[in-house]
Amino acid sequence: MPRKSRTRYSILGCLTVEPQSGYDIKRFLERTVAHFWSESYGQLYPTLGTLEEEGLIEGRDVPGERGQDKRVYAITERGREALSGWLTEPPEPVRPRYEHSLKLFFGFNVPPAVSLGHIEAVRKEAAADLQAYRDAEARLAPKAQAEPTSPAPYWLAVLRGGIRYSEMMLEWCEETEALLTGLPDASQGAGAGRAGGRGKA
Amino acid sequence: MPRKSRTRYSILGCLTVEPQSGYDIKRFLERTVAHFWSESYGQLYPTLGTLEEEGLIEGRDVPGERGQDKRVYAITERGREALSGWLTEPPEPVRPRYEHSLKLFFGFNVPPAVSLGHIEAVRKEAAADLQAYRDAEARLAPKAQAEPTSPAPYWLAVLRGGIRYSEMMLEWCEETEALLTGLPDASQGAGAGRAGGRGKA
DNA sequence: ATTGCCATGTAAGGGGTTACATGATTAT
DNA sequence: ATAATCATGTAACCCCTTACATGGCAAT
Repeated sequence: MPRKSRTRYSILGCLTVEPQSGYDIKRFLERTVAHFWSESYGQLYPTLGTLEEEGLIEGRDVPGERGQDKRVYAITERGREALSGWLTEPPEPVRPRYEHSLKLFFGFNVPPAVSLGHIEAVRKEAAADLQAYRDAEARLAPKAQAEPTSPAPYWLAVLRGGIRYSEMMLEWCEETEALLTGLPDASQGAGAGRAGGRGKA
Repeated sequence: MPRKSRTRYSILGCLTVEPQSGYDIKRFLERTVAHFWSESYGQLYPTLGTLEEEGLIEGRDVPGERGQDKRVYAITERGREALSGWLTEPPEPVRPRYEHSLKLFFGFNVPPAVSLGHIEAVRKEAAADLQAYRDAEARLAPKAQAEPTSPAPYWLAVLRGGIRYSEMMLEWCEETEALLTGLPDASQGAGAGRAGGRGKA
């Protein structure tokens, strides 16, 4: 048994912002929390059906802005209760699998240039993210000050985390590039890489 | 179709350090990369069988230190090639799902004390992690200096990332506690939380 | 005796992604 | 025409976790 689905709650959360269709929810998530959360249609639409059956959300057909119908869902009182319950439970410690870190951990099996190349990609991504986050911060920070009962303070807190994370990654990339640059190629020569191979990180 | 399995490569990577049994690999991962990678027995043992069939590893039965047999696997030349190939490919951008961030993002639906409680837990965890990382750093840093062809420099790079991450989290927790402390309870009262609910983070 | 560690597995089952299918509208 | 966006879904597939099963040895 894998962990319980959290798609239900991400949907409920989105619907506390405003009533939305499945398509709207996907776009909302992509515009706001894409860097730490995402939902696929394959999860989204079936879950919307389940939530409606359970009475946690209510859908109604609304003529779309371009002639096409859309099914817009609103959260119900029971839905709010379910969401509150989940939000109140302590977050389960996620044990993520960072492919990037794993590749670096085993990087001594390939020339240092390989790891350096990957880090350069990470650095560029962090720099781009940071720029985007800073732009968003400029828009969100005033609102968080002016409207303390809106979602804005919470969204700003999450955003500040993204900013700090990106800044930290930029610094770490520079440090690591310095650490790996000039390192001999430990992957060449049979068994050469295993000198002092024991140890504890 | 989900993403391709990376269990194969984490096993191969472990076996470049030294020949190990399935049980050894599990313990090795837990002692070294637990905070960003893990394998369950349910994945580990079947994958060991597959890798051996494919000729990427070779197992042999070894009498255990306490009378019991263990099956110790060593990576083959073809295994090294497969690992190198994977290590060289650019890491796929992982889109992790941070339950903690999502709960904070929707935290305006519950009293601020709830989010503050979660953040306090995160802070404690980060502090404990940081202590453990610093201890490990004290052991690993000299080795990384002294043995540049060993895995140590790479393991130190990863470890430095953990240290920077934990430090960053500690700072972010303090900042966020300041931001959320004293915030009015936006979750009370029907519809009160939806003032100014539009926006872009 | 019983707990704990060493050691190897299997079974079940859900969560989530990817790819496919469909179709309307709008812009180039 | 053709591409892009809006919009809703289904099908396949598998990765991974959890839980269970088994058993030997060591220590209390």
